[in-house]
Amino acid sequence: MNALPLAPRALYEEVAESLRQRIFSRELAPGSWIDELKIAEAYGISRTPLREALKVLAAEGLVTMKVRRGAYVTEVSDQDLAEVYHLLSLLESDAAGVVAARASAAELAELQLLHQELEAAAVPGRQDREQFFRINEQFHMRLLEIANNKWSRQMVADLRKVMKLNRHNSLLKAGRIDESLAEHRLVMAALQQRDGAAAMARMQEHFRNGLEAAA
Amino acid sequence: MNALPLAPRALYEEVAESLRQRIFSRELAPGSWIDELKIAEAYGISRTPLREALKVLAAEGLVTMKVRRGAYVTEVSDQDLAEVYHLLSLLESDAAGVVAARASAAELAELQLLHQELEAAAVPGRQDREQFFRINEQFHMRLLEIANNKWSRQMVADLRKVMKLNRHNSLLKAGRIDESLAEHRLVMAALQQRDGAAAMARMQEHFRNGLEAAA
DNA sequence: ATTCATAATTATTGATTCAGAATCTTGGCT
DNA sequence: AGCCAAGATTCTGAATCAATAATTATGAAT
Repeated sequence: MNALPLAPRALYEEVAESLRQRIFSRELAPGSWIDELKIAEAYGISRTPLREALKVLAAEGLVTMKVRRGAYVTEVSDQDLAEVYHLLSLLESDAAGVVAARASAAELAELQLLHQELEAAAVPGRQDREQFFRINEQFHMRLLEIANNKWSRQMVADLRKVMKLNRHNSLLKAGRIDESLAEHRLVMAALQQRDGAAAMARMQEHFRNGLEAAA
Repeated sequence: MNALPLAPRALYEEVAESLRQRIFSRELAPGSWIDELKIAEAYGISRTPLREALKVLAAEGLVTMKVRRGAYVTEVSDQDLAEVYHLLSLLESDAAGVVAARASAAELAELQLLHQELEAAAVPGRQDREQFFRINEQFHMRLLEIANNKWSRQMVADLRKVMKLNRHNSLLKAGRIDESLAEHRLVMAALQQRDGAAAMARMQEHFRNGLEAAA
């Protein structure tokens, strides 16, 4: 029945990943209660690995555990979203500054390549929104990896997951693609010129606009 | 038998917190394998809640799980410490800027009071290091609370735990108390003057000096 | 008669125990 | 000496038991 005995991941990992997807796709709506019995039944597994998966998601902030009341999909208020954007702006602009100052030529080229893929996915008339968002995510996370602060990288990864919970997620709005791409272009240019201050400023603008589009 | 039925936290939470402390105190050495059987036995609990706690710690990055080989304590290097300081500097200086701009007079007075307690605990000849350390922590966390970003507050709280695991924790060095106090004085003055830029700069200096003292 | 309080029932989470699978170790054989 | 196999150890998952919160039903008082 299972598709991949090739990748020997633990069952709770598989379940956690599956639940993440179902949460992001709104199949499990924010605020809704997660029925352990039903889910376990549906997956054909016992409650033990499911409960472990839920603990992981709780640590990521995707679900909140209430004592003796089980797990609920986290609800993200507008206030929360603003706070998350503020933090992402802070962390990612800092990362941009670090990258501008310390990235190797090869690493910058790697980012440039990702940016070009982003441009390709945004070509008018042939826009692939799904693809755009995927590459966009890759670009941002690769930037964090190059900045080389694993705690920061982990936090940004978690915050980005939380951000995706909000229904007004600006990344889902088709109209934002062109603007977003233009902002990315400015960030990339600043990185190529190794202008740390500019890279930080452009990244902050990128998030400020993103939040406005979400509000 | 249990000490606190007052705080109705889940068992796995209690265990996770206890393990965190034991990891930070080096009782569980970095790189060492965590014997589920032995730990569960020692706590007088079964392995299930322990395993849930380990999953949480794994998500936090404190332990790493190897498939079919159990949990290992993550090694925290000097590099990690530098990264943590960098992040704390970023997050707390940002908070200082926000507080300078938006805190109420009452909130500023509250911080001022904490600062005075800090001064009192650092009086030459009558220095109470333990007390100084405690109030210092209170001041920093209260600042974060006033800045009113719960995600940021949570992250700083976690990072401060990681920072405390360092043997050469600069906050524990007697020689640092006077300098630390002087830096705090500058931060507080900037806050009182509602000078956001200065508050951020002074806070950044505070952390830069702290890292140097630890290295 | 209606409403509120209280008690019993049910449903769900939390925890222990048990069974199965994979890895490492030890001993024997070629 | 090297390799293979059998045993032991340990992780992973499932089933079971216990405790607690939610719900429903019952009864009394206004």
